[in-house]
Amino acid sequence: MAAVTLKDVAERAGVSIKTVSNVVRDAPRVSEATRKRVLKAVHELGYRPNPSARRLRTGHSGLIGLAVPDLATPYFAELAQHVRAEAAQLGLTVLIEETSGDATEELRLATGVGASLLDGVILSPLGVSPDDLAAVANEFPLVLLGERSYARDQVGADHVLIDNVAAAREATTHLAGLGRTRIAAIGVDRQASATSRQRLEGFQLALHEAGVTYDPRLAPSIKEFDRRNGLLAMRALAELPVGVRPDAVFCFSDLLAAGAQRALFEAGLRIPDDVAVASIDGSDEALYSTPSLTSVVPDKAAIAGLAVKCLAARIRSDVPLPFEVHTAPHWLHARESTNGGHQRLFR
Amino acid sequence: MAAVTLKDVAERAGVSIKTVSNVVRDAPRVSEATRKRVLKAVHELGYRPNPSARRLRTGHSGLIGLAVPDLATPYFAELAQHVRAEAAQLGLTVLIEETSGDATEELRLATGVGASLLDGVILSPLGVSPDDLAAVANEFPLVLLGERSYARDQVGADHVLIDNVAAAREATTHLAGLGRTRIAAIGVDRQASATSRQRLEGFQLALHEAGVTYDPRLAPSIKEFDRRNGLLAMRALAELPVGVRPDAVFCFSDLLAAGAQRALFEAGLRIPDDVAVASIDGSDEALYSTPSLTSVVPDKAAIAGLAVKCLAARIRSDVPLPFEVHTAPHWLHARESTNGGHQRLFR
DNA sequence: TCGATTGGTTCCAACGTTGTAACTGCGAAA
DNA sequence: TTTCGCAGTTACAACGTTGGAACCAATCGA
Repeated sequence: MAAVTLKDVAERAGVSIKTVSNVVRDAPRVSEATRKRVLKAVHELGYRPNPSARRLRTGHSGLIGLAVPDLATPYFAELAQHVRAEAAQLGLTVLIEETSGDATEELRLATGVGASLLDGVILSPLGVSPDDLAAVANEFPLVLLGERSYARDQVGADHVLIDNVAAAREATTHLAGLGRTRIAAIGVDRQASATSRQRLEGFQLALHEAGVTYDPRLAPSIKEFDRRNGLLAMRALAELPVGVRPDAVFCFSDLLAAGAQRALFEAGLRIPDDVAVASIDGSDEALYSTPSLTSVVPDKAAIAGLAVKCLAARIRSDVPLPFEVHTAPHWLHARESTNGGHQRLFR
Repeated sequence: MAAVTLKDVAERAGVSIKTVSNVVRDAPRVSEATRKRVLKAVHELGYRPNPSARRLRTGHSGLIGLAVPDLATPYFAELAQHVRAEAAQLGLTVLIEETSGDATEELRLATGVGASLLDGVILSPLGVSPDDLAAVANEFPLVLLGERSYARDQVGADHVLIDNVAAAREATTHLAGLGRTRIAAIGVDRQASATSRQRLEGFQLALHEAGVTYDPRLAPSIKEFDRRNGLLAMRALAELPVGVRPDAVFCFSDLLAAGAQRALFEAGLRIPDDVAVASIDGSDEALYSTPSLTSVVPDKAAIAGLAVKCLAARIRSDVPLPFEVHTAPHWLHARESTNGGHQRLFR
């Protein structure tokens, strides 16, 4: 309401508005005496710069956007926390948006709200086409999370990702290493999103290496990466005739795995004795589930760090930078859903 | 980058800047012919109003903040989705912030970023004192989520909440109705947050009504409302000597219950046969856990709707409105963790 | 002693928008 | 014919901030 402005501070300190501005921006050429006097007034009045005015004048707001398909997905929620932490270190504030995987919404965020309010956007795309994004990335700082869906030499924007093929391969190899031969995959996307395609590729690769033949009946299509789809897919798999029914399942996300675990529970099948379960995401929820879930854990802190730093560099620079692709590490955490037995968390 | 401004549109349409402004704001006194011509230019150039400039001039940005302690808590993530949906209907954009329950951070959000960038804030307070918030609420649109911590006639800000005492009472009564007599509570907060105190009150009330004496050993203090604290608290309870060990537990949040379920699993105790479990939050995670979790489900859509509408009204009004307290409904969903047996989700 | 240099500060204009007031026609009332 | 009213439009100033240039002392070298 009664917002304190530079003018108020200037009057109190007995200097000009511009001098106060110089002080708060840490500009050089301010004498120590003046600086102290101004800072005192700033403190007394509780002055805070007006971001709107600042942005209007400089073109920078110190705000960046993070757009994810779904905030209630533990993976994205945890990622958002890391992004916020990284951004805070650079003095940036994060505006979190939810796209529902809607292409229009994803684009609107990058062009609409983005261009006029935010300095840049970190986007986890789901529905939007690479071409559209590339067009935007050329005129607005944009970092994409997750695997890109076009060829390696056609990078049209900055990317931060994990090696999805390798991650899926490791998880599947782990399942095969238990001696399982009827390994199912839950997460083949009807819209064939890039992430889904690459995880399927890693899955098939691992099967091939293990000498297990790929059975399409064990890789049903799903609509969304949520618990409900995981449950329904697993239920259908569990009802397959003996001999076809899987003895292991690799889920493309922890949420799908949570649904699958539930379906197995309802069907009276034991994990991992009857069906071993592995997935990708490494959310806290997976660690605490019963049994705890074997999962490939992407280094979320690294992803967030790379994305924020990359975006910040692009924002700061006024010359067009070449687009970069950063890969963050991941690790397989083997837990009860494949090992069996009871582990004791924390001691 | 090359942002389109009113000036560009005005030149293209052959009218003054102000006329374009009038058109895009739907101001009266614009002839139909002019309006059409201007809208055509707007569309052709892809003009989007600059929120910073608009906010600077009018004092309104169309942005509201939602500040929650922790985004990775399913309850808050789900609530955020509802808030976003409600706000979108009113043409408002939501900036989601995470406070970690830190009092300084909570206040900074309301005064700092808030006052100069946002039109108003919906805050789920955890650490900040009511007095500080009341002071802020008087000069900045603020709606608080969750129970207030001061007397009924001292309302210093708008509130949207559920009846925590009643909710806790219903859950506990449900446990007592199973014939359980050694009922534990997990969620007594070391900092004695308002929510925690009220849930404890409802818990004790229900025990009294059921003729069960309250045993402080069964209501340990915890530090945070997360899975880890739930696990550690339940583990300690499970290790109590026979005769003292609980046969039921009421957790103050789904996250605590998830940890408690894990601890019971590790201890080899069956749910609900050995220990029945109930909680508050009604997150999706609780529905899918094994066994599914009996929980009191607050009407999150109602909470979000009331909060957003209340905040919007306060933003629009230039006269100080009286502070209001809105109560959203809640329901007890009894599931496997108290009923036993297997239910089949979806059909 | 004078001009040049430097540190420190101030003045001016501009960012894109909108509220207020002023201006233009034009038809209706006097 | 003059005047009034009104719909439709425009000019101007201001929101709070900052980049650039101008300004003013004091100090320096010659």
